Amino acid sequence: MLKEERQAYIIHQINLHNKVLSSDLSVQLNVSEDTIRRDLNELAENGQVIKVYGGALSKSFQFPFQEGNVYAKEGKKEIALKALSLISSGMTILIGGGTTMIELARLIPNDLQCTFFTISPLVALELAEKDNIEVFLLGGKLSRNTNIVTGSQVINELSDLRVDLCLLGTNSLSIEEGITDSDWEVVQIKRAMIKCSKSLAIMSIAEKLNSNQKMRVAPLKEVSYLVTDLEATDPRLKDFANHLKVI
Amino acid sequence: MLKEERQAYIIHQINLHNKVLSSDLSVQLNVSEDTIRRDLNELAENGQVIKVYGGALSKSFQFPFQEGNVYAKEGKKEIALKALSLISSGMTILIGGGTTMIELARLIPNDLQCTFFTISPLVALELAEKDNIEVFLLGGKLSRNTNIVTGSQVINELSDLRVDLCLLGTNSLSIEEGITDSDWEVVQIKRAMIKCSKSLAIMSIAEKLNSNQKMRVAPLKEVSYLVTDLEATDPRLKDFANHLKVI
DNA sequence: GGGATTATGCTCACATTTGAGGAATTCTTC
DNA sequence: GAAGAATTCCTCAAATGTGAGCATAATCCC
Repeated sequence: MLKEERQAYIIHQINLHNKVLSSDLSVQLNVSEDTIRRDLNELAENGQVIKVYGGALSKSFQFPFQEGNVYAKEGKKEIALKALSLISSGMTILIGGGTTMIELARLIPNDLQCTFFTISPLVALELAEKDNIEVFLLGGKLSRNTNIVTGSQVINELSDLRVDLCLLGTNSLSIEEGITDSDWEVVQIKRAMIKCSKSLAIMSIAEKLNSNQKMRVAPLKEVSYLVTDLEATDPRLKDFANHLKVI
Repeated sequence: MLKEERQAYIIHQINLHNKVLSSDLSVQLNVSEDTIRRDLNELAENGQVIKVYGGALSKSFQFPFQEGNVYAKEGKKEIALKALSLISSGMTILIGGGTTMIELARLIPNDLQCTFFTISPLVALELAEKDNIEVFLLGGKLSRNTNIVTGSQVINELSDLRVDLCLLGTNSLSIEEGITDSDWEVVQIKRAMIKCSKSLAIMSIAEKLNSNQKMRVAPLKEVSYLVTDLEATDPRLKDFANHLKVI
């Protein structure tokens, strides 16, 4: 049997079942596992499959997320980068939704070893790309506009949780009112998230500071860290720096 | 024997078998392998065959190359379209993961009014685009490779659920063994999903029929509908049609 | 016929593929 | 987190395939 035939067979099997085991293929094709491994390595080099321990996976299972035109993307990436400094191996982290969080998820180094809980399927999928991250997605009703899970079930699950750090984006943050939001569902979720975390980091572009919305989520004193796209020493952040750690 | 005759014979053999071995041809045509190799080189230069180590392949033998290209996408879309006929307004539906399900989610008409439960964040996000669909995403550990939530928590949530229809893809389906799979986690989840549904539809491209994997998920009698890319009257489906409704 | 062209087979040095043994790595499980 | 199992990587050796050069034979053309 020609090498190419064998590889075509492998591709076919992967397309069919989304994955293959080297050991299975070795039996099916009647060649040594080494040979299969060499085939898999070749196919992986050509980008036709994804090699994993023990076999290979279909490439189409990886989901390429289209880079949309996200508002203030650079600023958000900068925030995400700074927020990384709050995370270290071994931590259990609760993370919200939103584009900033997706950026953060993307920037997480592959060797970081953490457990993440999230209410955002998008963030979850992004985190799942990392080898050493465990991702738990909370279940509930998926809210159409925000793409996060909401509802009493989520609140319920959160009440059983206890995490080291909660990372939240926000629509508005001010000295007087603290975190505010305009969506009742979201407010409920955020409150529950904050409640089960030892510390809270708010990630927000500077523009959103010193603005208020209809509903209060939490007062400023609940916030441990504020991560913005400004220098930590920026005068615009001085008032906040009196109450919490600005990064 | 003339060179042209020989080459014509080679082409013929390749069209017949999609491949040839230099050693075989050398015997069949009673010439040295060198001659065969020279022939193959010529034919390859003219683009009539693809030369590989040890022989040659048919030109039509090209790998399913370009990435992001979901295997058998058209077939899957067709399946998804047919499966739509099982869904009507007011139903509560439990839906699995996989590319076929994503296709189905995409094809759901915007005015359909249903409640969906799913274990796949990708399917959930796709469904969330529809105005009149309520989407509940079950919570649990996100499995890296399959992009579905797994674990005891999911099983637990499923045990509280009662839905009209369960839509599942499968890796293998056969008359004798029913639904089989190779991943223990996935088997557990599928079992739980089947258990809480009044009826079960299996969506699968015909290729996956009559194959078996290591672990049994459910016997064939649990399956109410089989949706494939073949005509419902196709003889290959006849055996299945005796046990369930083929669509 | 004789020279040129082409096809074929042979030898030989070299390249590719494969399997096997053993070390190194990764995963599992307690 | 340490032992043990499974998997992978590395290297070597054997088998097999390849291309180049050369000799020989067949064919063609004048």
